[in-house]
Amino acid sequence: MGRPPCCDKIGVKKGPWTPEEDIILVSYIQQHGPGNWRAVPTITGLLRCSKSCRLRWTNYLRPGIKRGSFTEQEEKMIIHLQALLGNRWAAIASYLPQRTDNDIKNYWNTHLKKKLKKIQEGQSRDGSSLTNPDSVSRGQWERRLQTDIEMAKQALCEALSPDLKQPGGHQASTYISSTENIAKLLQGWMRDSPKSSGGSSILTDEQHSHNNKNKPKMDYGREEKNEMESSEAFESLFGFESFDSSNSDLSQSLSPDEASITIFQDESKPPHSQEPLSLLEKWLFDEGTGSQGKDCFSDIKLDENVDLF
DNA sequence: AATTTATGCAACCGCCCGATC
DNA sequence: CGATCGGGCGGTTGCATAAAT
Repeated sequence: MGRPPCCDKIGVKKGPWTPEEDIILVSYIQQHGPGNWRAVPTITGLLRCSKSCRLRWTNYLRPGIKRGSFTEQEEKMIIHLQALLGNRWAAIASYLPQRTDNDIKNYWNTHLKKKLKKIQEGQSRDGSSLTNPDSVSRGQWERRLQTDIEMAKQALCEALSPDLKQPGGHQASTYISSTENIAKLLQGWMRDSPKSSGGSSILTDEQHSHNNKNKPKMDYGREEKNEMESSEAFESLFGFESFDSSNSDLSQSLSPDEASITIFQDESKPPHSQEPLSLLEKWLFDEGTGSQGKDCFSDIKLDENVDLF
């Protein structure tokens, strides 16, 4: 026979996660590692469905998640990958390991769709003929492919070299561990609460604004009675000194799944692009590849990768 | 200042596929 | 070999906040 049911859905809590639940979940994962989600509610006593636990971990608590606004480069990469892969957000997210598929999906739906619409409206107003995908010459296709590979290479390069600084030079500071995620959320929440007026110097602007935005949504605001216990419990569990070591350990010991960058796997076969890309392509080509400089995969040749498709 | 509308995003839902029994 | 489950994925919803009126 099969396995017992995942969760009976009776007495399963829904809605925003509280800091306490986050702490319990992170604490469990620190001990047992991610996986075996079915056992999580039972072992931790969380009144959550296993799916909910997994989702919370992968979308919010997982180490290495970059939060806050997307950089222009990320934006272009998403647009390009979306044109290439369609709405396969998990595949797209694999090129941006520090972003979750949910994040990318949300960003696409809320920002990029509109942006593209505008661009395409402008395109049709200009009277420029829309590119028929079928008529894209082989040369153009190969050029696009080469760009895709360059972008993927860079994403992989950045993912594998956390110390590598982006042109902006401040990216590394935005990579934080799961424990840091929660600790800072908690601290930000506490400091941003109506009672407190002091600045939260420990937070970056991104994180700060994020905390401001999510404070009530996270439902943390309704857990005031526990705020001190939570943060104290949390700090005792994951003191900041331990973050650095545990963080690097964690990120380095990530399973291939977690740290994976699936470059041109089977699932990433380029579907026939349905989207006219002439202006868009120009935009992407101009800035996406022009200023990237030499990357650590510069020895990878297009010809070698074509076989992968 | 009060109300309405738009926006952003965390979380849920339902489906699919591979694994397990 | 079929039934069932776990995990992953994409689409959608619900709600808090921001912006507009």
